[in-house]
Amino acid sequence: MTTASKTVSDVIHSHLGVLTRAEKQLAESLLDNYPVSGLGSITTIAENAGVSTPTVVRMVQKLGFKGYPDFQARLHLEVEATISNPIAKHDRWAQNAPGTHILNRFADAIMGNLRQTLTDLDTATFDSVASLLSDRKRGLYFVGGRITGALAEYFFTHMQVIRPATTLLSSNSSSWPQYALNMNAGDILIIFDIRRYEQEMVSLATAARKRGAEIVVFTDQWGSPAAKLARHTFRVRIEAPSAWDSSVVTLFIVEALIEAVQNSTWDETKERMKTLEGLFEQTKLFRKPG
Amino acid sequence: MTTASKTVSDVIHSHLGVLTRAEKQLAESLLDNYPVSGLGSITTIAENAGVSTPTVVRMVQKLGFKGYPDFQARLHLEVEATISNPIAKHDRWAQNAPGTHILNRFADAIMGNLRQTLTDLDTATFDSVASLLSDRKRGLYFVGGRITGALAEYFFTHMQVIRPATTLLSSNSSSWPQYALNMNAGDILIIFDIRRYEQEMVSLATAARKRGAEIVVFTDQWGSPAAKLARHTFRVRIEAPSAWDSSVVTLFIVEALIEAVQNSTWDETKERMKTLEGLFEQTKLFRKPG
DNA sequence: ACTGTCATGAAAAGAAATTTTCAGCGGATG
DNA sequence: CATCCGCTGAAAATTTCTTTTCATGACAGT
Repeated sequence: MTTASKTVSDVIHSHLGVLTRAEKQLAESLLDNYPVSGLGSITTIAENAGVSTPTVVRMVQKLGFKGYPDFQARLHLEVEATISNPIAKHDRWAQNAPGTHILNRFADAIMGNLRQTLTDLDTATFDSVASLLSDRKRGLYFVGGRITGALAEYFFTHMQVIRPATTLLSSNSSSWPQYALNMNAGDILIIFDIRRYEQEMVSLATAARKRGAEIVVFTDQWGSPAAKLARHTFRVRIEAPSAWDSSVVTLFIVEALIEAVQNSTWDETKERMKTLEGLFEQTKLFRKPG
Repeated sequence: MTTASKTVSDVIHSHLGVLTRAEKQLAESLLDNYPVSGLGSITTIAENAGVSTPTVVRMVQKLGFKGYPDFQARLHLEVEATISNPIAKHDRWAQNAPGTHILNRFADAIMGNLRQTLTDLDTATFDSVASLLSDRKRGLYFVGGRITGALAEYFFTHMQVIRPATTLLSSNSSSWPQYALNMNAGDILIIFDIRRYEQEMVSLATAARKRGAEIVVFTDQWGSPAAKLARHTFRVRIEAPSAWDSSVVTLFIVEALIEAVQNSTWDETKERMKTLEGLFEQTKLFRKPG
C-alpha cells in the first residue's frame, strides 16, 4: 500500500489541502476523538460528520484506501497498536510523550487546577460578573501586574470589541491614580493579581471604591489583599510543575466570561462587530499583499 | 440494559459457566487481546475463534445483548473509554453548575482541544523548540496579532526573565520591518497567528528568513500561511462554544515551553533570577504574599 | 441399542452496509 | 448573463454482514 508506514491521522493531515469542503468537514470529525470516531459503520461516521456516505467513500479513496472497509481495517490496526501498548493504555492522548514528559505533567496539573477551580467556583458569582460586565452604562477598567498584565490585555481586547467604555490600565502603577480619578459610580475595575501581589493594587482598589466603582478580582487560592475590597472574586488554582504559576485556568474563565457577555448582549454587539470588521478590512486594503 | 455498569469482559467472565464448548472457545478468543479482538465483523471474529457465525450470535444473546451489533456497540464504547484520557472524564466537574452552563460547555470544549492538540503534537517538535529557545546565543523575537498579541507578550515577559536577548515586537505591523533588519542568522522569531491570519505576518516571516532567522509558529489547526516558512509549527485546537476562538491551549503550550527552557538552563537562569528578585525587592514593586 | 436433548455449522433469508450512478446546485469564468 | 466544471447527496445497485432455519452428530439416560 502506498500509505504504508504513516498513521491514518498523518494521511489525513497530509491530504487536508486537496480535500473539498464536505471532505474537510468529515476529516475534522474523524480527527476529533481520533481514532475512536472511525470505529463505527460508514453510515454512522457520515451522520456524525454531517455529510453523505458517498462523501466518505470518495474521501477514503482520495486518501489512498481501496474503500471504506480497507480504511477501517487500518484504523482497527492503529487502535490495536494503541491499546496493546501497556504504556499507551492509559495515556493515549499523550501517546507520543513519555510519561514524565513535561507536557504530560503540565496537562495533569492543569486538569487538576481546572477541576478544582470549577468545583470551588460559584456559578452565581460567574453569572453576576457576566451581568455586570454586560451593563453598557458601566465603564470597564482592566488592570494586571507584571505577569498578569497580558491577561488583562487579552480580556480588554475582546471587551473593547464587544462594548464601549473599556479602558486598559498600563502595567506601570505610577499612572493608576489618574485612572481612578476618572472612574464614576457603578464603573467596574477588573483586577488581575496573583501571588507576588502588587502592593499598589490595594491602593488602586481603595481609590476606586471611594469613587463608587465595583471591583472584580482574579486571584489565586491564597487571595490577593485587594480581594477584600472586591464585590466578586475568582479564586483560581495556578499551580504548575514549574517555577512559574499557570495562567491557563484564569484565561479559561476570562474566555467563558467573554462569551457570556457577548451572548447576553448579542443584538447590540452584532452591529458593533460588523462595523469593526469593516474597519479592519479597509485598513488591510491599503497594504500591499505579502 | 441488564448489563448496565459492567464491562463486556466482566459479563463474559460471569457467564463462562453456562457457555458451551464452542462458545467458550469464542470467549477465550475474545478475551485474548480484549477488547480489540471484537472490533471486526461477526464473520471475522468467528473465523479468528474457529467457530461459526451462529455461535457468535447465540453467545452474545446469551450474554444479554440484543444481537451482534448491540454487543459491538458496547465494545466500541469500552475501547473509547480505554483510549480516551482522564481529561475526557468530567463527571464530577462543576457540580454546582448545570450541565448546560457556559462554564461546563467551555470546559468540555477546552478539554477536547487539549486532548486533540496533545494527540497531534509531536513531542520531538516541542523538545526541538525548547532546545532552540534555550540557546542563549540566539536572539528571540516575539510577535502576535490583534488578539494573540497578549500571548506573545506573556511568553516574552517570562523569557525575558529567564534569558537575555529577548524582544517583543509591537502589535503594530508597520514597525516590523525595522525589527527584521536587526535579526541575525540563528535568531528565532516566534509568531502567534490564528485565523483571521494577518497578511503582514508572511512578509515579516519572509524578511526574517532572509536574515537567516529560524521561525516558530503557533497557529490553529487550519494553519497560518506563515507556517510554510517555519522551522517548527504548533497547530493548536482553538475551538470554543463562542463567537471567539480559545487561546487556552496555546497558553498551555507556552507555559510548558517556558518551564522546559527554564529547566534546561536552570544553572544559568538561577543567578539571573536571583539578581532580578533583588531588583524587585529593592524597588518594592513586588511584595511577598501576606 | 433406542430415544430425546442439545450443540453446532451449512446454508438460506433478511438486514444493513458499501459503492455506484446521476441529477441538481453553486461558484468560477468568460 | 450564460456556460462550464466540479462538489454533493439522493437513490439505486451491489456487496457484505447478521440472523434464522434446519440437518447432522454427539452424548446421556433409559
